[in-house]
Amino acid sequence: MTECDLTSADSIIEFAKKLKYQTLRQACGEEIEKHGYRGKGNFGQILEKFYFGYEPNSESEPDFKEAGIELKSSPLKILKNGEFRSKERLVLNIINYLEVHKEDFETSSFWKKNAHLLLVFYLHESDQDLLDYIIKLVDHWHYPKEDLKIIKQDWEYINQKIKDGKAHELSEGDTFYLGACTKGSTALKSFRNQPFNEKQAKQRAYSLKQGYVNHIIANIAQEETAVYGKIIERPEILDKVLSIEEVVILKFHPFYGKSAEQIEQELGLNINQKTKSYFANLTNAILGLELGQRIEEFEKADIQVKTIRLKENSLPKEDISFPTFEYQKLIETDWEDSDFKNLLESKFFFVFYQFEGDNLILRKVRFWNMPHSDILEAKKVWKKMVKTVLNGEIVKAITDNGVRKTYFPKKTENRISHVRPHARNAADTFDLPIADKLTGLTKYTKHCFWLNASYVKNEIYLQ
DNA sequence: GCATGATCATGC
DNA sequence: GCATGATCATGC
Repeated sequence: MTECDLTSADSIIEFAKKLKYQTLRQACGEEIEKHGYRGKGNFGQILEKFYFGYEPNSESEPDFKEAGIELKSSPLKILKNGEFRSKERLVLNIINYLEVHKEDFETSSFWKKNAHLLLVFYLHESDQDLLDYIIKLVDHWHYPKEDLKIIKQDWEYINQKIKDGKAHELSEGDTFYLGACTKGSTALKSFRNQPFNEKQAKQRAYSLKQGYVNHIIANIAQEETAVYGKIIERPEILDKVLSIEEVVILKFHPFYGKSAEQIEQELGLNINQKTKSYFANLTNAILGLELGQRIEEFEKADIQVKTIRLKENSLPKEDISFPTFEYQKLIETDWEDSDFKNLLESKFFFVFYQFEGDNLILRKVRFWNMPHSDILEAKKVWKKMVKTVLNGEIVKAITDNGVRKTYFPKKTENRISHVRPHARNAADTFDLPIADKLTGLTKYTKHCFWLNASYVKNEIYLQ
């Protein structure tokens, strides 16, 4: 018996908040036993069935139909400083390619279902039964109006791509807060027909980006420690023809062709050129932020900001590095769930400076995400890397001066990406799941995937 | 001059 | 102690 009026939003929210600091076992243990629970189902299903006492609804209506509330549960991780972060993106309803192209945002299946969310965040512990996860945060969520404008633009971008017969080329990096993420990852059956192209498209769902969920969490937990600044102070600007991309690019335009030093002067800044965050500070200042503020819109959209210094021939001075990978994790994770794919599917913001002698001149900025066909090409690098580790064939040879030649994917083998060391020194290692056949090594220098400088020049800077 | 492997510097 | 951006060394 629920002590909750399932037709009243207030009643539902109030009842849900009683879950705080409890586990599912504590909150609905008896109910679960009565129904002969066998460990099947996910956190959300158990919550619906055994706490709220209803069977999951049809796909097109919100879970609590009369109250217009959609229930979502999602895992948290905890940082060293004790703050909560979302463990992943928040997956919403599946995109029905055959229907959505007929919809408008305001009457869309997405908006009907997800306008008002009830969120239950629990602390995920990999060694625990999900019945024992502790629920940390519970609250409902209405999108602030400035967020909603961006979400609507995102929704429309996704819809346009479907109308253009490009559902199979959708990518999370296409959009800002609302993404189109893959769902039903591994199975071949997760392919769907699309209305304007014979090619089948991977099944995808609307999702809130991990960064956006982090902001929801910070809001609910009311423990915002960082100082944020907004690029778009008056959301009305997005009612004009302007997208957030256009707003940002317009802010940079006046500084094209100027040196970093000139820009500093014109903005009346006094920042230390030696500091590591020099270019980040410059970028923030151009966007109108105070020193030390973090860019709210970029964080919500999981945008990777990369400042590139081009040589006089327009080739980036360096390849672009990504975080190091653990060999063990690499081989036990599918491509669909891999960190590398996740990275390549995110949105990037490139700021290009070019050397003129010792001066760095701002050339241009660009929002970018990797085209679908290139992601498939970069996947080959990942695949080869996995195979190399699985085979235990790491070191090809050792030169006279002790330098190791490896079997890792090289820059010359792939247009887009390669693998190179990224470590403190040779002793800075991760474990190898399979010992190297030649040397017997069971640990190896930390490596990461890199974007080739030539790719950045040809496919991002010159485009 | 570039590809590849190795390492450094800084900031949290 | 570690992540990240940056740079160095060697050999072809």
